[in-house]
Amino acid sequence: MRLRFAPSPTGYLHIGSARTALYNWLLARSAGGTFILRIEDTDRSRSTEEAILAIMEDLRWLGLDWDEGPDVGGPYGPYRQTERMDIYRRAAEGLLEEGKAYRCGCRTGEKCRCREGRPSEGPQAIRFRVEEGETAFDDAIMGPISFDNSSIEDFVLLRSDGTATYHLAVVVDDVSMAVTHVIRGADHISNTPKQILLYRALGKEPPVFAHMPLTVGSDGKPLSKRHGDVALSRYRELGFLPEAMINYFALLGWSLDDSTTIMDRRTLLANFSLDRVSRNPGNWDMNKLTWMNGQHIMRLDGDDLAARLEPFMVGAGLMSSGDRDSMKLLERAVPLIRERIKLLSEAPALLAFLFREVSPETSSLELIKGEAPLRVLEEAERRLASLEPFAAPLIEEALRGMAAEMGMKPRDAFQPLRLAVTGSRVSPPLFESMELVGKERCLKRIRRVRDLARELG
RNA sequence: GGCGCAUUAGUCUAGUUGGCCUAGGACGCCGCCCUCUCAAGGCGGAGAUCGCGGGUUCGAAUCCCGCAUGCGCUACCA
Repeated sequence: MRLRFAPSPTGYLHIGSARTALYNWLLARSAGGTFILRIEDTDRSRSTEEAILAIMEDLRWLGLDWDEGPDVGGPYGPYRQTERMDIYRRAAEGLLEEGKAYRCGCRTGEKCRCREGRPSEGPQAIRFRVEEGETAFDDAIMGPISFDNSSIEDFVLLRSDGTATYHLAVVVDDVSMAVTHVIRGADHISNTPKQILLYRALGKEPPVFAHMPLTVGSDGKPLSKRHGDVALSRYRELGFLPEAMINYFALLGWSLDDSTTIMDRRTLLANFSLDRVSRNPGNWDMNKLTWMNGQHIMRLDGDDLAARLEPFMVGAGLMSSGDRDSMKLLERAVPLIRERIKLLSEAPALLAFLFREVSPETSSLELIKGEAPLRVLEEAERRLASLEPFAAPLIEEALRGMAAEMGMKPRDAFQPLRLAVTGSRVSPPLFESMELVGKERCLKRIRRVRDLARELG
């Protein structure tokens, strides 16, 4: 079984394309087949080298590895269409000789007699001769589909400048690369009969075609920039995990059963099959993706999560790359936030108080106004000062005891302390946070806010 | 216009050969519980006459026909 992903490098990797890549990869890998990366850069004016690199990086990030491709080579190369132009030309000329194609120099849309062997003047393109009849195929996802050939025009194979069109290039490539299964977007359904005709003209059997439903925006329209982010790389920047992206992609148009939602790569590989792919277009739902990302974050083990968080902490200026002490602190803090973040990018804001000094957010100053908060701050400072070791369970014991003795509700007693230690009314759990901040810094922050509370009256 | 494909709650879907579906799960939404904040978690709730209209059948989300809507293709773009 040989499958390929064939992006055209005209820009970033689109999330829709990434999903197509995933389905191809899943089928190839789950069947022990071969996965090929082929670059469709026949549109020279729009294709760039940077885009090729970016697409490969995105695929690697998702964990979709390929056995053959432009960078790793392979027995069926080259894997870039611009390097295969002579192959296409030979194929077109072969068809010409067999009378299955003809030269035509007419402008598009113009009715012409070239088909009958009376080519017009000017630069000549090579057109495929579509014979009468019906072209049908059994789509692995959509089921049986058929077209009357009268609805298919004689399409161009080779442009008058000698370059191949998409139809010629894909078919020739898929034939010469021995591709057995083509999974692609449903927007290609109408292209399929042309390509099947080409396969037959070349004396080859068409591969298995599987057209997957398109991904659309929340309004049901094709996904575009105005729906939000469509570049896969943006999702990495936003703090999404590749595990979550893959899980979400997989479930957007496929299901394992009636209830399994969170799945890892292994489960996907063990269960993926074309016959459980849905036929309806799927709406891209950021909400669900984000929830799913949170689920995958919770399932990561601590050191792994810390490592993935590092670039975001560095980016926020909270630590420098590779700093051992900071990493240790981060690793200790991970259990406090793993259930509190849905995106990796949310961590810096939640953990900033561990890495730099803080002052209470101005919008929460009312928490320390009045007599009770002031007494809490004073009393907590006293009790914590003598605490040894400065560990969360002991801190909790001390502070709960304090609240009880003072006749205060835990909430009322702890919120002023939270504001003092973390600078915010929302934070990771207080006692554990205090332990990580450390005794000295904790006391310093409490004293400072105690003084502030006195000023506020 | 022609051709093709699709159509289960706001969203993703289960439903493979018609009866166990008084349509299951998940996101989101609402409420309660837990609780040091925020989350996470637990429990419960609202939300779908299975696009519409005809058939076939004792019985249809599941089969047939028509219609509507959406999307795709109809390029010397991919």
